[in-house]
Amino acid sequence: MVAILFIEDDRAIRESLERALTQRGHVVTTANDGLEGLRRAVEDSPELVVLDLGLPDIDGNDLVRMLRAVSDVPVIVATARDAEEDVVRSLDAGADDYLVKPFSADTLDARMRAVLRRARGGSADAPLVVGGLHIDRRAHEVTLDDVEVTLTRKEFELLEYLARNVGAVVSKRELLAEVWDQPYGGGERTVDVHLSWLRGKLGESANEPRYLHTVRGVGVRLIAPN
Amino acid sequence: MVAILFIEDDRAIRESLERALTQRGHVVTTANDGLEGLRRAVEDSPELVVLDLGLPDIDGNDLVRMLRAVSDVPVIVATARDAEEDVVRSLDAGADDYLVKPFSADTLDARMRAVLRRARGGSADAPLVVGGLHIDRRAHEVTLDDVEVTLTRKEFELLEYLARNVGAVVSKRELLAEVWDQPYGGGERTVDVHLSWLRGKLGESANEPRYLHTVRGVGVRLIAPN
DNA sequence: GTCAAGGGTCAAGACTTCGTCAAGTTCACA
DNA sequence: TGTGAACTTGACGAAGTCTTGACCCTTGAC
Repeated sequence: MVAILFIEDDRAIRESLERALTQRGHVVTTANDGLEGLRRAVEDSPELVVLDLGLPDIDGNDLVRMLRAVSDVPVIVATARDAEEDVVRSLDAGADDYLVKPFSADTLDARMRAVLRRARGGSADAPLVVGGLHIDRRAHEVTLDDVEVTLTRKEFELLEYLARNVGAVVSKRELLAEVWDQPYGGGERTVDVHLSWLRGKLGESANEPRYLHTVRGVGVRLIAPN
Repeated sequence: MVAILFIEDDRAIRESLERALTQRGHVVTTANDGLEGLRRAVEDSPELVVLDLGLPDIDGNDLVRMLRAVSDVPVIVATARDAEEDVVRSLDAGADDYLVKPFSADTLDARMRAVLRRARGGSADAPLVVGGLHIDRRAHEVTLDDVEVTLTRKEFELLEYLARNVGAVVSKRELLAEVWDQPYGGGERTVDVHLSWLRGKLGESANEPRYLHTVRGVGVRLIAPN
């Protein structure tokens, strides 16, 4: 379910991949030369551009540079096997990944996912830092004073949510709604238990809190110890 | 207590959420199409806009852009599950967060808090200042002349209510209704006791008041000492 | 001066909330 | 499909918080 712009001059390839991608639920627009591609990239603001390096009107690498100049949309370049050395230059120009022709729709789909995962992570997944606590959302990794802390999924999500709202008291209700996707109360003990585990792994207790402070009757908050 | 503009064309959803949000103490205005929404956003200057992406008259993303053009009010977009791909674009267009329908009032409430918290420290949680008294609603923390004062939940809520109505005499009736959610009198001693505790923690007594002044037969008021 | 009403404080105990445990269930992966 | 890790749930004790009624003091009316 991704809006893709596919710039490719070979009509057979274009149509077959357009069909395959559409079938997978993506929204595909196509362009058969570089200028049209550039125009559509601006007008349609796609989430991803797939670009053939061997276009008739514009050098592929130049096009990558132009795309980069007008937006930060991720770009995957496709190249014929006998032009593989071009790939390095287009990656330098700012492409995010490349594919060697011929490639299957499956391969493209997988690469797309990977690229989008990385791209979306851009600013939204910037690491969170609270005191000696580093939360790397991309790698799903937490370190406390440079020592890795192994967290389970829920523990991580809980900590992440608290870190995103660092300093603020967050109610259990809110945590249930946001971390547990459980909008209708109940199960508040679950939050307590996870908090307890989290405290254990962060080397603190409820009586001697450093990062995780309970505000009785209100919620919890994460703060950097003084 | 947040002033919300809710733009939604489905009457059932609009009315049920309006009710739920009002019940939570928010002030809600509604609009059933994009144009009216835009007008109200300008006229009423709400603190938050919740916007359905599938409006009949204007494309949701365009509306987000227009809202962004006329004010910096935070915007949460709501979308049907089968239109989730629109979300990325509306976030690009400047929306602050999104919700997938159907969502509960709890979820919306939580997201609102989070968004407001992020947007300029959160207008809903803006600190209250009365003389040397600082009430940080976000952190649920009170300082008096830069010294932290530890308050229980009710004490905090009581002080917060008085601070929101600084200078005004507030009756016990009103306090019972607003702070204790007990609209039909009774238990007025409870208010007295809490006021007494509050005075103790603020380092004053009923005879030598500084912030909390009793007005016999009427109520109490919070004022900054001269 | 006396009295009634309102307000302040105290102490007891009812009631909440939280942290932890242990048992049960679900989930993911081999 | 079996197994272990992860998660949920209810129980329980401990601690904290709130409510209540009693008692006393202050205030203002008569």
